[in-house]
Amino acid sequence: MVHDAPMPQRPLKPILPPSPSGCPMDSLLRLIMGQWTCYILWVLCSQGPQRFGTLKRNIPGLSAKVLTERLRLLEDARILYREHVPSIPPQVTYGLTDRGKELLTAMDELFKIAKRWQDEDAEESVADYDRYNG
Amino acid sequence: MVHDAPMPQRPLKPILPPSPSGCPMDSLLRLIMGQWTCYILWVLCSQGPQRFGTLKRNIPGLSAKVLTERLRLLEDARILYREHVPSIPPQVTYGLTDRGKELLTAMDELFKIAKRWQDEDAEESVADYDRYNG
DNA sequence: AAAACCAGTTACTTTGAAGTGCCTACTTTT
DNA sequence: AAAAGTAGGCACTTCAAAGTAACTGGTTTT
Repeated sequence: MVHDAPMPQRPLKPILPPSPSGCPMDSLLRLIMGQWTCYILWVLCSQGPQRFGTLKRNIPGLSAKVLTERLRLLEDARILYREHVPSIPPQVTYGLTDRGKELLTAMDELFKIAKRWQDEDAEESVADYDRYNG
Repeated sequence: MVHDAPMPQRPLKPILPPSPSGCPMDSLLRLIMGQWTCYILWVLCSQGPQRFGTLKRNIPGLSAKVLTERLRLLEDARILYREHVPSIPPQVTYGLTDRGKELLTAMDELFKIAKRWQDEDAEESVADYDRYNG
């Protein structure tokens, strides 16, 4: 077993539960597809592990309810770890596991593509504008 | 202009419309996130360009309504092209553009990861079972 | 004394996406 | 004569996901 995260303090659900279609890609997409999910991963990747409240403040508009849901799902999938110190007040830190880092690496390729397309489309819009306005 | 697809026969909407957050990744994810979308792309990638009816038959459970929606979105994003021959009966063929092929290449990395994780998790389940049953 | 912080949970409401069924207009097949 | 195929369009319903608000309990701050 690879120790890239502290031992979980709650029983984790089955990992990447198989989708109706049985396709592993489908399972993964169902997971990262959820609203806010990619943003959460992005913040944890670029700003490092952080506590619940910090994470919530870093993502304006995200409610505690949805944040909790997402964190649970990602923890179940072993993409995030959860480190809970039962002090008063309690202290809970979330961070990317090795899997999480690997996932972000693969998603970075998608990000590069998305950015390049956006730039290309912006140029095309300018060309359209110039063509229209002589 | 790169000619990897026939001229569109209907006005296309703005390409990858900017998301509320303005993040290009968010725009791309909103697009490929929709149910069935990845499956449609996968079928067009592995089986080549095909007509509406064929595509629908190749994806059991997918309704014409949703298929049409997806195809329109993907066409707007220049990921698919649409070739319409106004014969009787009409003949409409869909296929991946260069962008579509590029996207599928990047998504293949995600697919490999998803598959490997699923295999790893299956092994872990077996290990759990053996540990429990001695 | 009251408010804020911590990490959530619970109940209720809203809304947007997906599903379902029926329609087109013309041709070919049975 | 009737059914099926072609590529969808349109209206209606349903349901799960997201949003909203209130609450926890002990501690620190104002």
